[in-house]
Amino acid sequence: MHIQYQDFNGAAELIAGDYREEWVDIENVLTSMPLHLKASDQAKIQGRAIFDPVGTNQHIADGLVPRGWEQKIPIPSSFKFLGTDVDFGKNGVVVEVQFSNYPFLLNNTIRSELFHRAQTIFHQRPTSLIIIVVKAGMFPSSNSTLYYEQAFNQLEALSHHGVFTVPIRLVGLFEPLGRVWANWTGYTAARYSRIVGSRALKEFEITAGRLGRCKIDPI
Amino acid sequence: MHIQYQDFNGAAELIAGDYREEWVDIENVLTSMPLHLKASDQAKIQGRAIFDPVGTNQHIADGLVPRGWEQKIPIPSSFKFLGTDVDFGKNGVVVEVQFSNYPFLLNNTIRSELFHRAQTIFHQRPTSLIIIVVKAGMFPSSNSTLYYEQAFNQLEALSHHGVFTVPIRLVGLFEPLGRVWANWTGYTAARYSRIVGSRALKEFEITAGRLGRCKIDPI
DNA sequence: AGTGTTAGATCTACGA
DNA sequence: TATCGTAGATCTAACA
Repeated sequence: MHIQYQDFNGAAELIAGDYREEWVDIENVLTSMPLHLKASDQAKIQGRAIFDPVGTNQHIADGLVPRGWEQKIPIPSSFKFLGTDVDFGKNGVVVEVQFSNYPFLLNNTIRSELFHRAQTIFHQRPTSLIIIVVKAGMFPSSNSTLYYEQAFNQLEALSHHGVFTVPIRLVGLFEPLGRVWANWTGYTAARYSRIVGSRALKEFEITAGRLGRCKIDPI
Repeated sequence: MHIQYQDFNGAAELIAGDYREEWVDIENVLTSMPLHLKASDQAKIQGRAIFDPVGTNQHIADGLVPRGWEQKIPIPSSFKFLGTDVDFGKNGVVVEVQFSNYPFLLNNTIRSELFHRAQTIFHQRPTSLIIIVVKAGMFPSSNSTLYYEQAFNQLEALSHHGVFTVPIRLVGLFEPLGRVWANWTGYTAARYSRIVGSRALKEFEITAGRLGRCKIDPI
């Protein structure tokens, strides 16, 4: 997929410096990933293609883990009220991939802020940089799932007000309009299942909708 | 129901001063409310009584609106990326009732922080005090729904680190162990429906479980 | 009438 | 094996 990103609190400088290799890992995994789609089970749009968070998450994990990223790293017990684990970590870089509902953006951001202030170690070094990966607003998706433009606006407002100081790179997953080969996956249940029933590369056409939201149709 | 609360950033002093009447409204509504229960539709615990967010939300709205609280007050367009509205407001006091998943706590808290810093007016006066109402951890509930003890720990950690400065009173809804008459509601669908099919006061027994979580059984 | 968005509801997945 | 809690998935409700 294509990516766009925005840096907060000096993330760009950190990545240009000590964390270049960690960024390259992420960039390689994301830009070599095909768009993943699945069938919606929402009333009135049953069967229509929507962004597939299960497939996308799986693909990212399959890419990062062999590159030395630790997955689901436990949160220390002193911070257990902030959750059980962070998605990925390597050398003080924490990655959160977030396709769930929009409030997770501020949850992930603020708990990361505390991990940073407390110098919590997730992998080798104290938390120094957070990379948050989200999908673009262009994709038809489950309602209320977080999207890049929304996350961007929220983080920008927060950082202007100095609410958080941890360096964050917010990464958005995009796809150009037009024809695209996407990974179309059927799961063993219409909702929630992570068990692949069928998976195949299939061609779709992405066309612009009214505003930023697009339509995705099989060719 | 019984309530417990915890104050952050001077909320107690504000309530003892200018906002006594607004607090009395909320206290009266919450303490005169019966426990609301519904049937779970979760696999393996189908039909078991769980905390009913729909009924509880409805009861609170029915109590606050006649007391002069404005409901679903629109967020000004300059902050539209923070959402569409806040639950209730009166004279600069904003109430958020939150029974959805846990990340909404930090979403509601941090967006309230921005409303406070920007002196956003929701009802007559600039946002001066936030009251967040949640259920206690004792109740069987839908998975991952926010609970008081979790919210308490998160807000405490945040305020210790100075991440937010807006005065907040966090209010938890509790029920003593033993027999209780609760509002048992059947909705027109097993999930999501807000249309009451049947509603009746019914007696339940609340017994202590392993840790804080309790069991609730019909008598 | 159909679209789009947030809010709220609430499930399954998974590991301790 | 069953329980519990968070993470993630993803729906319906309601309103602009």
